[in-house]
Amino acid sequence: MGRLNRRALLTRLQHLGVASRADLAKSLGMSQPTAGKIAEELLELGVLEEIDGAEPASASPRRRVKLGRPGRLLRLNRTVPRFVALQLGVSETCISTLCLGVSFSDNWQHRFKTPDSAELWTHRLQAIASRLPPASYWGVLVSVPGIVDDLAGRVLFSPNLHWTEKVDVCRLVQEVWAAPVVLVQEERALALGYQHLHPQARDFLLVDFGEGVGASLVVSGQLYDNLLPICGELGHVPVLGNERPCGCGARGCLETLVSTRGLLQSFAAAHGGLAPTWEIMIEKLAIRGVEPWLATTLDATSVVIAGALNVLGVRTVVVTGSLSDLPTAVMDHLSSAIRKGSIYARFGQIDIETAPRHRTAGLVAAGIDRLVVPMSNRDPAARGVPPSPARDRHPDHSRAKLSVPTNS
Amino acid sequence: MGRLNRRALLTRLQHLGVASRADLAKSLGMSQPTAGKIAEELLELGVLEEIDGAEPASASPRRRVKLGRPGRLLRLNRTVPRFVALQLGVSETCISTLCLGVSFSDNWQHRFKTPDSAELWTHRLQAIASRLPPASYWGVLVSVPGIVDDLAGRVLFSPNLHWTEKVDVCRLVQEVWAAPVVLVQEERALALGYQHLHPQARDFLLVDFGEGVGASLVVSGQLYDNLLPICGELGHVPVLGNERPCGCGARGCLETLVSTRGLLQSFAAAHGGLAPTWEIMIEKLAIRGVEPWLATTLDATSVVIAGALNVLGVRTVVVTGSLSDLPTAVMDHLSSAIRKGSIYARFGQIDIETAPRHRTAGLVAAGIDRLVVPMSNRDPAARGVPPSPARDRHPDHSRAKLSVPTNS
DNA sequence: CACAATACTTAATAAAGTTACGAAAGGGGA
DNA sequence: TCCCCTTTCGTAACTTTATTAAGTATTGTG
Repeated sequence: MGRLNRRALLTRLQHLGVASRADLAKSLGMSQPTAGKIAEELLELGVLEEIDGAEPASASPRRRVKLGRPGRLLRLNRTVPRFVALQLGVSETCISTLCLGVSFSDNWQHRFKTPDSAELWTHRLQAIASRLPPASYWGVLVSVPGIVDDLAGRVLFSPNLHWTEKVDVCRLVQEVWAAPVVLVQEERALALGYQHLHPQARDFLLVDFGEGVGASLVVSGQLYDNLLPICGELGHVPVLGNERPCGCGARGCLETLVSTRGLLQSFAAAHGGLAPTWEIMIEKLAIRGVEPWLATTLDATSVVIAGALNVLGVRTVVVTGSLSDLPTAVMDHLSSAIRKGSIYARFGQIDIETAPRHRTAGLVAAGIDRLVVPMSNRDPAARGVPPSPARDRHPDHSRAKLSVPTNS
Repeated sequence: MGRLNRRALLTRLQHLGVASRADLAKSLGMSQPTAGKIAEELLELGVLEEIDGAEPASASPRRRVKLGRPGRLLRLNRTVPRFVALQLGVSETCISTLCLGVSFSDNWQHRFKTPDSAELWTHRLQAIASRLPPASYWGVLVSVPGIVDDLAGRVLFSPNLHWTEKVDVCRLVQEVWAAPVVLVQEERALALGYQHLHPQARDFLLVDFGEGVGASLVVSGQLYDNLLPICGELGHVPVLGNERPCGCGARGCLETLVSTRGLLQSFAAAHGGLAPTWEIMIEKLAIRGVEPWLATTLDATSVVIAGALNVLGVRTVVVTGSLSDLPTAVMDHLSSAIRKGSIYARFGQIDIETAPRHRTAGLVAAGIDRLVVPMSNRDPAARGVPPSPARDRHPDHSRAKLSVPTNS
């Protein structure tokens, strides 16, 4: 069937959680036969599964007595783990096997401190792989910080984890698991994860604060993408007057102020002491409130975020990561500063909220997107997944097949 | 035929200028019959015209002697004016009638000083309309500054032309010309115009400096769009430390520094005199170079632009408007500052260029887009099942086959 | 004037979607 | 229990759109 409709159906089912063929058809506005055929195909492939368990009454409390033939409920397969998820964090690497129908909160099965070299890292992976159930996976999903060329599968630039730039991460992983590898920029995974849990959020900017600072954008329910493998790099916008050196090679990046390390450094500088731990800083801030150094930092952050909102035309900001650990006064200050700088706030409302990170959900969404129902078969290694006829995506204006249907 | 292919063909022809059916088919990667049928249809509607004049030899100098049957060349209709173009500027209103195949540079047939009220404005329009050839136009294309809800056809917010917010500009225009009205945000028109003249530019951020400051983004050859009627509002990003009041109601907007008025004001402040004219300031700057106040302003501007580049993942900046009037040292300073703040410059190249404004070309592009080959997917429930779109249950797609107001 | 090369058209075919209709699977009332 | 109602789901026939293949038209070249 058409890739587009197949994608749409799968995405919708991902959001609905559980639905019958008829539900899907209605909610997508496509005909029942079409939805039925797609569902059939995906069942065949093991992407979906049919559940006949009595529908929990609580799931549809307001629904009156159901007339007619009850639908056969479908959901994304939750019985067979299809993916290996890998979070390559600056300080920690986490691993888990995941089904397509992912559980909601992150729950890593294995984790270890990220070493400084590719060899050691692969070694640790190997050890863990041997302890995983021997299965043939559809793919390995890797969340990485920094700038990723996700088509080519290369880390181009990673200010906080430089060794990943020099090696072919995909190949390293494939030495451990012989399966297609999908690299996903950390913040993109987070945005997809947030979207998975909040299907009604169709336009938002997700900003993540942690060891680095990055953002990711969803417009009209679609992750903003670009041919250039760079996107949402809020952390490396310069702040006038700031001269701290950044891992990216420049001076004055926002990240040097609002990353966890940057905040600790500022705190220490303001109080003439050594850098405290994160917990101690939180404690002290809870007492002292938003001190001038912090206010300055937050204002700089807000300007960058407001700038992004003004340029992008988005009115919802989702903040994840370390900033939500801090006393509420901090987020309050930031929020009001963002509103002050955002032009939409002059005649509309800006929503700013904090949310936990949902990396695994995002990784699975990315994996489904790239491996299960790819728009274009840009992954030559794809095996055991739906056969999708060849078609180039952006063949540089030469032999683009813009026609939507057909081909086989 | 499919809207998508029809759009693609028209856009391509717009870029190529003149092409045969076979050229179009080849360049779009679609089959000749398809291209032929679409071309036929568009000829019928009067969108295209066939030219049989001898092809200028200079057009394809390197091309060796052409064998075979020569193609029948097509281009966008240039004989019948189909649109009225209207530039509602802060200080001046310009008017012209335009064909689909637009001439390249702006060439307004009528112009008058924009009055302070809707009544006076309509009155002037009426006077001009009576002097235009009586024809039935396909639409009136209006370039407006400020924030425009182009679907609803309302000006939501116009810091430098407040009276347009309170009136229904579309209705005003329709009282003069009984035709569909398309409102286009000024910078969007400029971006479309630039794209028309540089078809190879597929990703860029166009920043326009004038009485206001705004930007517009093209990604993958597509004007960035958003459900929120706001986009590219670079001018209203706050600059820390700046306290000048802005027409938008806030303080410290970038626009208060780099608009023509802002620059003049800063110049006057730096030299303790009255505000000079634009020409005098240029003259003096040519002698004195980039003075500290100007450097500060440019740095602030560069940070905002670099921020946009980092977030959007774009590596090309097109600057139009007043800033290119200033001595070259000014653009040089700005360019190098943008590069310094842009993360892509760490491992790639940032292109920054200045360009003249091409408003009419952009307006026509927008008009074609909205009136001649509409997507008709412009409904709030745009859920994206485009291929062979499942007709919505709510049959509000009455204008599905609208195409072009049939006359002739 | 045949022949090669290119442009365009027509006809048959394929893919993906649609509507239409009928069988399956319950619930509720006689 | 039987019958009717409602809804789900599958199959068949039709529609739209684009493709491939084959045929016709129009030029330059030997």
